[in-house]
Amino acid sequence: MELGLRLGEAPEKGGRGLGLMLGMRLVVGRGGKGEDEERRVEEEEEETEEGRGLAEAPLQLSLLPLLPVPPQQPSSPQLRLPWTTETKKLDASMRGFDMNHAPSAVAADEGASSSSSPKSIPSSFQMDFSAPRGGDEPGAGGEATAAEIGSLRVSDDEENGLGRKKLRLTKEQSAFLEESFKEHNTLNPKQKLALAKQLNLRPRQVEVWFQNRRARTKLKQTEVDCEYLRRCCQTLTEENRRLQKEVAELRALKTSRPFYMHVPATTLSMCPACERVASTTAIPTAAATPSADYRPNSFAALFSKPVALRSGSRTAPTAPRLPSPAS
DNA sequence: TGCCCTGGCACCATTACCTCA
DNA sequence: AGTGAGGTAATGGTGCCAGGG
Repeated sequence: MELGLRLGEAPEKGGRGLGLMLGMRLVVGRGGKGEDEERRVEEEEEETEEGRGLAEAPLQLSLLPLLPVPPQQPSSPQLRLPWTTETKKLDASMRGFDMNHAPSAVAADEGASSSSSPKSIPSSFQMDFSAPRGGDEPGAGGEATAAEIGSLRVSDDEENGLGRKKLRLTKEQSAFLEESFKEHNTLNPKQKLALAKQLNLRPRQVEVWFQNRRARTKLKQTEVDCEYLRRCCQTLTEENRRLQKEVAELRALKTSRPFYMHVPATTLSMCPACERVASTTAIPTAAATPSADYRPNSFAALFSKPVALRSGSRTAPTAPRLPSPAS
């Protein structure tokens, strides 16, 4: 039985940062109900890899199907991802749901963001929240009117640096950003600007949204990975327990049957070089193993070794790195 | 060609605001 | 009405990289 668990870096768009990659390899050299299922899982995973030479390919978890996927169509048909060829001018009504700032602010911010560090951008967006907001969700009835947008200004608190106000993106904005994120989880400056313009947000806000979105994705992925590892550990613990029990039974059998040569052909043997247990070895008969030092004690030596859960990083060759999709 | 500086960007940890039960 | 938890926008720090002097 051989197990490889590998936690490593996954290639990531742009080649920056760390992605979490989980690799698992479970090979049990004997028949068994539970392990058959495990092996089936492994084989199914390999089939999906479409012939990339995957004897050692790790099973990579993909979070995407597990993440809540918003409806495919943006809530506003006028919205198009800025980098698609069919980008259309934002409908005037689309601008209505914005609650952040006047379009002029966007233009001003574009200039600022292209010429200076994001850190130099004044903190947060600037609008007047001094009046109590009527609706919780601007997109759900609380949309900022043109008058409200026009009233946007730097609040006194903001100017004095006393606390920060926080906007909630409208459903439309969030949905559109989500769509964009599905296309690209990072943005180049052009995309960022286009998106900001289209959503009537500041480029910095778009940037922050993507940043937070990536963080959420990573967090979810980590949770999924942890859960998967936990289950793997659980399964393997049970399997190990079962095998230990079987070993004990075989030991008992051995003591009761001294003629070891009568052991069936499925006898386990160990490769002296790599110390791996294999079940495919020929029947250990005197003819097959004429060596004088072949002794029944070899089995005892074998069985004295606990069934090891090998670390994949030590024994299993590293799976080929996938080419970066960004390249 | 190597070094330094700067701008831009991404990631991370954290804060602070907002909503909801 | 008050409150705690959870979600998330926003901030500040840091490191990496590319381009220019």
